[in-house]
Amino acid sequence: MTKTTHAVPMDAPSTDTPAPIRRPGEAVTAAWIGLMRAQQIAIRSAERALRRAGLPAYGWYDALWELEKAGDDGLRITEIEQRMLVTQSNVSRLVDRLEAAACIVRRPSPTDGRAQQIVITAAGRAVRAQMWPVYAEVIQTVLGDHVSAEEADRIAQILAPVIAEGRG
Amino acid sequence: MTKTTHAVPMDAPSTDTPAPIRRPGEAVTAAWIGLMRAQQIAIRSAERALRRAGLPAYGWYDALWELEKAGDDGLRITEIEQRMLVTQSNVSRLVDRLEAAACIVRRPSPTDGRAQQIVITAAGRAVRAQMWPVYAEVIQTVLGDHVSAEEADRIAQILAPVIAEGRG
DNA sequence: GCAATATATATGCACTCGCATGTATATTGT
DNA sequence: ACAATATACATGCGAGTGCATATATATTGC
Repeated sequence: MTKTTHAVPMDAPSTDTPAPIRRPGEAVTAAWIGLMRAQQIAIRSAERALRRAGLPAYGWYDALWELEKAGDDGLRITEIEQRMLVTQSNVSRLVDRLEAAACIVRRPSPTDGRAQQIVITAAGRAVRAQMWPVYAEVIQTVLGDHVSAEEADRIAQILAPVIAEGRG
Repeated sequence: MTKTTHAVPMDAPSTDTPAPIRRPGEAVTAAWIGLMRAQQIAIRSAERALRRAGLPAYGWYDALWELEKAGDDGLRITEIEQRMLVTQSNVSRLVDRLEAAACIVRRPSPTDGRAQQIVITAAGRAVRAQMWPVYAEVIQTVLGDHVSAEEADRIAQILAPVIAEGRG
């Protein structure tokens, strides 16, 4: 699983290979487009459903869920950033909004003067719980109604290494 | 944890069932998360690569490619909207930018006074051609290096009905 | 033929995003 | 101990986004 994808051997007798062009095959391109389109449909549906229900945006759910899983010490901004795949500045501002809504509290880290613990509150848990049915309905309608459990498994499996690498 | 203790039989005498709760299974939820994460990694990689190369954003590629495929009569704003899955107002403004960069021209529709034909220019084709290698490299690095051709096919196949439905 | 309605596109607004950068604290090298 | 550098987080700014709405043209019902 270690990569180093050297399609072209370094010691090839090539005189001067003009930059190895890495071109995806048709299948990969089709999968890419599918990924883009499907996710676009998915996230737009979710955002619209949440908005219509008078609930916060998708990012709130994502963050609150990570914080809920994280336990009593919460997470640092950078940890949220890694888990959500959002830029640091956006996590910073999302946390601002969550704090303004009393969904989280900021505590200074006892071990690192630069860092802080972001901890979910009861109100935060309540908001997430309120969002879930709306969110779940969208997941089922957009994705669940059109793929079998086996297909869903397959997607998750195939995409796992893509995501694992993307984090590195 | 996963059991609903009060399962309501689907075929119960339909008095007035209080909105069936549609909850996605674990596999579907995992696939959803995979979709979200993978696409996030993908699009961010693409945007960053294009920006670093001094090239326009991903949306430009998408639009220019649709217009290139469309031929001499171009596309209407609404047609681009459907193909790209972007809101009408954003297509309108994207077309503004493409026009400012001389990548497209707007022609009044000969058959519909409200509509216009958006037609790609030679400059627009050149920009798309210039973007492709950068874009292709990202597709290959992010997706192609981590999935086989069969897996890529599978993803495209599985997602096709999701997308088809999403458009409807 | 005209009012009512639908469709194609544009725009004001508020909001979020990514990037670049600023500030504070921690770590490392000498 | 102290300068240099790295890390954690915040913020100003320009740009893009969705939504609601405005404007112009088409279509439909009477």
